[in-house]
Amino acid sequence: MTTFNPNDIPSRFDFAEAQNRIFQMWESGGYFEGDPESKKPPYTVVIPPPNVTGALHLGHALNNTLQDTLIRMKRMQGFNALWMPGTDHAGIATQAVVERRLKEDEGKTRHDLGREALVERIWKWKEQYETRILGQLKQIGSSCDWKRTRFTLDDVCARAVRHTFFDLFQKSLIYRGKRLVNWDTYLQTTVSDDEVFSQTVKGQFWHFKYPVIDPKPGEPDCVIVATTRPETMLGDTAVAVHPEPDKALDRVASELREKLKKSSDAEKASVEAQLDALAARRELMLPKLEQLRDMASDGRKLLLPLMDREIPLVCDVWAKPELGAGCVKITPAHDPNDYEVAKRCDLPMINIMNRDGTLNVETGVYSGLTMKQARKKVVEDLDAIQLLETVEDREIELPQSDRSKTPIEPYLADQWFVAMGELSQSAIDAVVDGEVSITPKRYERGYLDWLGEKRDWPVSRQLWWGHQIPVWTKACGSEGEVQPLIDAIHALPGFDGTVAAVQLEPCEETDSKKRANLELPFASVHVCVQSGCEDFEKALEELGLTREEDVLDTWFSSALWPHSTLGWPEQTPELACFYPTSTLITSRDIISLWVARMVLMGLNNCGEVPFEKVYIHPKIQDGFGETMSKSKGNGIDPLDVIAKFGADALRFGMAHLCTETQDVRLPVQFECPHCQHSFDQTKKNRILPKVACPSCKKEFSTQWAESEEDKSLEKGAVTSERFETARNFVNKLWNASRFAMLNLEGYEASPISEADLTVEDRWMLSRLTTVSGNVTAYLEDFKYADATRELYEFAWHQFCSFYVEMLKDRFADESKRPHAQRILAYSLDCLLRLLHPVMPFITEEIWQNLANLCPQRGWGEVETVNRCIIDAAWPELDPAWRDEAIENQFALYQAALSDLREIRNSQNIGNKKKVKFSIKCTADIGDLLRPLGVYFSRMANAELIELGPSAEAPETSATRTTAEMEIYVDLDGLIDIEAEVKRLEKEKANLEKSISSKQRQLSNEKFVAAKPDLADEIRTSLLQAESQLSTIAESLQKMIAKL
RNA sequence: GGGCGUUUAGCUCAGUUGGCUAGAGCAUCUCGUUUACACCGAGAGGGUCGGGGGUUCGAGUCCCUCAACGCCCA
Repeated sequence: MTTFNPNDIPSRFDFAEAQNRIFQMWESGGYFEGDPESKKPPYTVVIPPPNVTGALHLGHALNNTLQDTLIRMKRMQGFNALWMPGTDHAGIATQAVVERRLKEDEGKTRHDLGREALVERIWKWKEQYETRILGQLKQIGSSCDWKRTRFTLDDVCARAVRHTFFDLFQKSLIYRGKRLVNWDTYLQTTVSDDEVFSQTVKGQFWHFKYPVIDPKPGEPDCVIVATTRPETMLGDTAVAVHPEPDKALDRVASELREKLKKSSDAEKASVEAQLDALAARRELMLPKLEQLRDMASDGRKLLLPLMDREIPLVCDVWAKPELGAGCVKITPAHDPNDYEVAKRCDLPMINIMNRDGTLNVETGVYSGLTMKQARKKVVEDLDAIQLLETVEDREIELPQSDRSKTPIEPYLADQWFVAMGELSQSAIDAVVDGEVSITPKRYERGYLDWLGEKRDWPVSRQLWWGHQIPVWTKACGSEGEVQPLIDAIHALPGFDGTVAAVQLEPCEETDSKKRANLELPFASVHVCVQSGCEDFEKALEELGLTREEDVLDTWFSSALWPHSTLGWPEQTPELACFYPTSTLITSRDIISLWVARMVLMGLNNCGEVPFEKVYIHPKIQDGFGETMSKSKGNGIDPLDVIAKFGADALRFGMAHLCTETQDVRLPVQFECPHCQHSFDQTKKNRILPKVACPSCKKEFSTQWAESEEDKSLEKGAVTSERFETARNFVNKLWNASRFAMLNLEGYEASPISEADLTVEDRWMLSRLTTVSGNVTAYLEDFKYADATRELYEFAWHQFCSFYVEMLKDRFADESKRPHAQRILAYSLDCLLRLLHPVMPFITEEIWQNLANLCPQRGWGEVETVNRCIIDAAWPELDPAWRDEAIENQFALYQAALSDLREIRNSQNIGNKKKVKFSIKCTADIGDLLRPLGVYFSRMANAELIELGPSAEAPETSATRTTAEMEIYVDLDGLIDIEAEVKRLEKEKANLEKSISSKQRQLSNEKFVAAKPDLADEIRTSLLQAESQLSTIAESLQKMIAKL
């Protein structure tokens, strides 16, 4: 082993070299590992598992920095800390990326490949990206227990998923039902809401007449409905009218009047015209609308043309009296709004579409036509029987599939649901009762509102990548088939309630003729099978049952994450020790999708909430206030930031911007790879494949580079200069430590008696006590920005700028040196510990270097320090060391010093020129300042000549005042009178402003009566200000005389 | 449409229960290489706290209202 020589320490921290080395040391040393057998109290955090779709972005960097900071502090505080890592299979997102790749690279669809081969491909993709993601997390410094890394689709998680599904199925909390989905008729699959985009196209609005059956005298013989999709009329099951047309019209009118008040002159005419039209319409239509409403209440029926089906006239608020004829046709199986109406009014839902988008047998003669063909024919046929009223041109919103670019059809499909009633309530109670707390508290509301709706959770997804639903189904054509089948299942070898559960789903269509027509079964028998019963599954298949093809919503497995990762349903030591976990740190967009579901699943499966605290951190936007994303080109790769600034700077920067607001802005820059010049990203240049550097004019490529030519250019990094502050801070800490180590030669550990502590030592101890207390409290409360601000201010402007500077004089004095060394080592040690959770790498590096010189530290008691800072004890200083009197004493010194420096600057006196000065103050204050007087020389190259009540201003001097002191700098032969006059005048003006404001307050009788203590304080400070003013006025007069 | 949030210096943000001349970092300007650090040191300039109204002795802070921007849910 080579001997450590502080002189070899470079003046910059080589983070690139150190990070990997240090991380490996931690990992191989087992420092990240949680021990289920430990006697220490547990502290657990589960990572929000990143999706395996791609690389991590800055939001992940923020999220994981915050978790790591917390877990590192807890580890140092003596907890048995476990940070559980892993990744999410992210069903739709991942399958979509792989499918897109397949299409682009090989021109194939998933159907060309088949289920097994596609899933295999996705696994390969997952392996590749998971490695990359975990690598990124490690680069950030994440101290996860990596040996425990889980994946939401691995065997352990799969068992938990299956167990949960089985449990819910058995409790009848899982059931199969119908739901409208977005159907892509080209790909023959459902697509999620966020994969649907709307396009405005030119279309027509057709008005049809539906005859009324047996109208009473005075009633119309038909009603008029309008639609943009005539062919859907084949599936109509009702026509709706508004239950309170007058009130509805009133509301529309009052909304228009409100709008009129607010609208500009230009808009007024149009709004007024609308109001007039509405009034006219009311006059003309209201009686008719009310009549229709009465007819509906009276149970009048209509005859659906072409289909000759009787359909009811119903009352529902979905009908808009202000539009068209005021009636709306209801097609429950093919329109989301109509679907809601059907549920409210208990209407039948008729599916008229085959999976390929053609019309099914329900539509009779139209069966087999495409939607487009059917539209033409329906319109022609209605026209032929004089039921087509009018046609108008109109722009319509057409939903399209983002994947196939073909129109989306709303389609009623079989879906599995989780019944949310009881489950939601348990999760509501957990937060209301305070078992789970959400910080910031404002996010509770969204959580509670969402759960309060208690909408059943549709969990099936028509995908191949995910947990396949463990249900085997057989459709029974007749009633007679059902019981024998159930009996046969019960008679299967190994059947009992722990292995399989049976549910019977009767067909919604009760008319046996229609069922036969539509090839619908009488009922479906569903069997849910536990994991590990492959023989039983086979037996079911032999009975003719087939396995459900759909997979589960990816959030189903995510909801189990806090306990599935710990081995549930096995009662593992890990589960016993680390569940419930302590804190969850995540971002607000998945509070309902993920957080709420974890709470209810945790309660259902384990009987305990999954975590005590939830912290919701801000979201990062770019300089334009837009969300960062790869598709916009404004996304920052954390690795680019780490490469340029180092992981510690990334982390410090992240924590530093983590305030209580919900968004933070981070302006984004390109960095030229040729000359390292940084310049702002704009909305224009961020989408270019190559960009020219404005400084060196050379071009570099971006993430958009596709052509060979562009790709051959060097790639420019995308970062943010907002990390510079943090990088500079890292450098400052490095060099302060370097200075310390350069001065620790001959260090010997031994206790210092309290009496030997100097004023500045006491000050440093007091500050350390305050700062460590504050930082601890801030981090416990998730106030990361406050914690880092406090550390930054303390380390830079107190520790470095004052304490270390003062120690320089003491190092120069052999007799004071050993004492100074011990106290410096001690305070640096303490500072490093406080910074470690946020800046783990540099603090570890300095810690180990420092250990070479002073392995034993402490000023009162001496102890040998741990080998690594990662498991060193968190500073807990005796609050008795907090000394306000000493801090005030120091403040006096700092005030005098800054006046001296200001005089030097305003008088333009070079640093090398020594000045002499005096301070006039009370004897008490003089006594306080005296011990620090010697440091004016080092800090301002100024010699204190006189201190106390008898100090006088020299003939030619600059004067400054503070509340407690008057400071005179002897400027014989140096003075710039004009500058001094200017400065004094300004000072005078400031004081006058301050005095008059104080006088105003004191002359306010109500104020003095209400706040006597505060008034006293102001009175005192007024006296001081007046005295300052007279001193300044006097000096000013003297100066003016010299002009 | 409903909910949440933001608006303070050129930029990014602090500002606790209302109280003395509203703070920081970056940027700008001036001066400076002094036994760690130019990724440094010292100092300066820069704000009618989004607009309007109210409560109060007193409002960046509390209430109402308007506006702009952002996010989530429908």
